[in-house]
Amino acid sequence: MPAPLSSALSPAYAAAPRQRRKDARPLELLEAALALFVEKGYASTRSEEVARRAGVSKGTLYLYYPSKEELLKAVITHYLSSKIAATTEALLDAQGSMASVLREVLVAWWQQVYTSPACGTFKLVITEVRNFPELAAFYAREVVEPGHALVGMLLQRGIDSGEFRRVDVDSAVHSLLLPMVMLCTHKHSLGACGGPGNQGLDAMKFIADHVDLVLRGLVAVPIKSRATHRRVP
Amino acid sequence: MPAPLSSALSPAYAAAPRQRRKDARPLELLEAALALFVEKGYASTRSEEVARRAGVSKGTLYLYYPSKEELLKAVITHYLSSKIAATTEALLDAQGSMASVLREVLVAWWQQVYTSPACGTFKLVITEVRNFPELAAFYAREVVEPGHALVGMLLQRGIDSGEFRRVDVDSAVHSLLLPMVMLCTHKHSLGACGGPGNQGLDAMKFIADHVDLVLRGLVAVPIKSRATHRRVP
DNA sequence: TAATTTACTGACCCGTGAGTCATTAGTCCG
DNA sequence: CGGACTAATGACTCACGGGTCAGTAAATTA
Repeated sequence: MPAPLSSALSPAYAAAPRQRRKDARPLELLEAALALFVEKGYASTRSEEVARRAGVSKGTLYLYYPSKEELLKAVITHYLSSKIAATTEALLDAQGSMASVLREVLVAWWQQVYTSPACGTFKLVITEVRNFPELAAFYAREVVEPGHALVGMLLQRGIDSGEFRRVDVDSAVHSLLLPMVMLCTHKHSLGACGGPGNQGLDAMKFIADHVDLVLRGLVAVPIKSRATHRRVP
Repeated sequence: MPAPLSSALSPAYAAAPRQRRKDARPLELLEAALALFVEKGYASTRSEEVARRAGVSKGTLYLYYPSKEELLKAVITHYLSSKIAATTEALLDAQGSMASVLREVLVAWWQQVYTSPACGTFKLVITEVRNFPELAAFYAREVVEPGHALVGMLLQRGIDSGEFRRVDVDSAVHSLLLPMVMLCTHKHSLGACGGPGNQGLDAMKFIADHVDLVLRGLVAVPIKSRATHRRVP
């Protein structure tokens, strides 16, 4: 396998032209498309740009994806599916109180998502979902509902055991998750516009702080003095 | 390909053609442009569509705004300015503990924003800010920084007085506000795609629940039983 | 090396939409 | 009523970009 002289700089595989790499193309095109769709939006991105960034010509792009719209769908399903797969198994080995499970799992999962390319799919889905209704069904079924149900279930367990106050579970789930989604979205909108006050926040720290803050609002007894668990009838 | 649903229904000033209404046009064009830009995105919206929705022809649109880009800027500055003006005075008459001030002001302000047309500007700014860098500066200076500073100041006061724990103020501000912004964004993306589980949440209730939850996480001493649920099953 | 296959290219086609402008018609006097 | 003024129109232009395909060259086989 001939090592492609990686220009290694962020985008553009560039360098060697007319290389034949049939199996690497699809993924490279998806990467290029994700980056550009997230940055400029689907409609403002020229298919030629996607091709150039992936190091091929426009004709090659249409060799692998039949249309720009199919390319968009492929981008979203690819990057979401990879995250979905990784999510379910993240929950298998968690043990302990609901607060500690939630803290461990949510912080680790979101910190990982935030730093991955898939992070951009949130902005992409938000901006394009109304123009491509099939996306709405897919995203709701594969991402929103499973994620909401999972966190909701953990919260409900904590409530049933008396660890958490009897809050509205749906509201609490949103209180936990919406800032995370917003953070990922922000990373690719205002946060990407070099300027003062735009990207001043440390995302990793915020994720940890936020989960902690909300959990403190949820527990029935202030965390400091939680040596013994008081059961609620 | 997305079939435009009856354009004659909700919007469309329609009716009398060729009426001369020089002073009503600019605002009506802004309203039409906001609705369409938020729904379909700036690039996917045809300037002719904006004109039709405002009940005029394309030529008339260009009589009042020199270009599509200027129209976008006018939309954003108009709808944000109106909210900015209303914001500062909302704080003048608030009194009491920081928790109660924050609860009153944040809940009232966000509930009002959520139900107003200006709500859509969040999605619009998020999606377009990278394509129009001047927007970034304007939005950061006029919206993000004042809002953040305001809430941050109130939190800091609460910390100094001992009412709140010594949390990281920046993180806490984001914990309070990011879900609100996300909620407004959601209203115009997934929330607008008729489907199960997409718009199941009651926004008014969530805003109140969320502020309450975060404030409970902030206070140094747990809040005594406050009947938060005024829900009738 | 020559013949064959096929990944890849980029000039080209053509529908679309931003922006223009000569024309039309409301409105306001005199 | 008639003339002047100007808000409003929509047919038109033209640059742009999605999608195509005849041709090119890298690999592969003989």
